[in-house]
Amino acid sequence: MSNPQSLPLIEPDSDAVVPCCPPLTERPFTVDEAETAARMFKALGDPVRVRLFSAVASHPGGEACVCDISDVGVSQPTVSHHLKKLKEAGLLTSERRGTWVYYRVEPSVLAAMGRLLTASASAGA
Amino acid sequence: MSNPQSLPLIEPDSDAVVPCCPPLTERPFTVDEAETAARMFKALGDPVRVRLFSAVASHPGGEACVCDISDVGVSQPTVSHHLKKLKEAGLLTSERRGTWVYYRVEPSVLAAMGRLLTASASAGA
DNA sequence: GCGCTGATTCGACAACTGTCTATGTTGACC
DNA sequence: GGTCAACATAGACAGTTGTCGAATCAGCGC
Repeated sequence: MSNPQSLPLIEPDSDAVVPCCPPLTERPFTVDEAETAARMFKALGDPVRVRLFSAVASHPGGEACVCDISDVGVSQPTVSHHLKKLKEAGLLTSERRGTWVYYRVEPSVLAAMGRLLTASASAGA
Repeated sequence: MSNPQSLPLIEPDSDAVVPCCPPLTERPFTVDEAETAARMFKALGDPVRVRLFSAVASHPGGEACVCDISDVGVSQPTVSHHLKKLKEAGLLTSERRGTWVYYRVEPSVLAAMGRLLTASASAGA
């Protein structure tokens, strides 16, 4: 494979979403697709994680320091644990700036999840 | 069904979605909202359930008999168990017709989930 | 360097989840 | 009524998950 000009083009526009899966209604998911999709949904399958994610997503500037959002009724290590899960699922990214760690929403993954569902909804017979 | 006059009016237009929660980016979710949202996401947080749901959603006519979709690599009781979970989460409804039980996608819940995410995605800073 | 604050990692444990086999229920057909 | 097929429920069990306290790591200011 040595065709230097025919690299698979990655869409440069911000609309590009991770090529995860077709809409849920398009066809029965394969095992791999189902595992990918389930991993993303699972990340938002816990109330504490939903609150943390929502707190980050709704924070001015689209990012939030852990200290800004850790008032969700569980201990601080537990907050850290959930943030890690959200990061592993690709929904959040983190960056250390001095003493604090800032978390930020990963829009493309969120968009991919949304398309999975909205396309389904609009296609609902 | 014989009181056609005093039924609480359900919005007849197909756009009506269950009033679950605002978009994830709008504001930090309350505890109740987070639990509602998490319950829905959790339902799609298992690969087998994603495959079952996708199989129903993509089936011609928007519904499928259990026998049509139960080839997902787990035993028949396990399929039944997962379909029950999806039903409890409000994502599917079921109806017995003779020997067979047909499952059907609940579009409003799916649309609610989609709006939760797509509004977020488009609002991504 | 030292202590302080913010955040993650570790180890433990109860609770939940997914899976199975065995059994029950429901309807169709003879 | 008896039998068969489709689906659901019950009980058991291993693996995973959410939670905590304790310990550790990473910067900052003195």
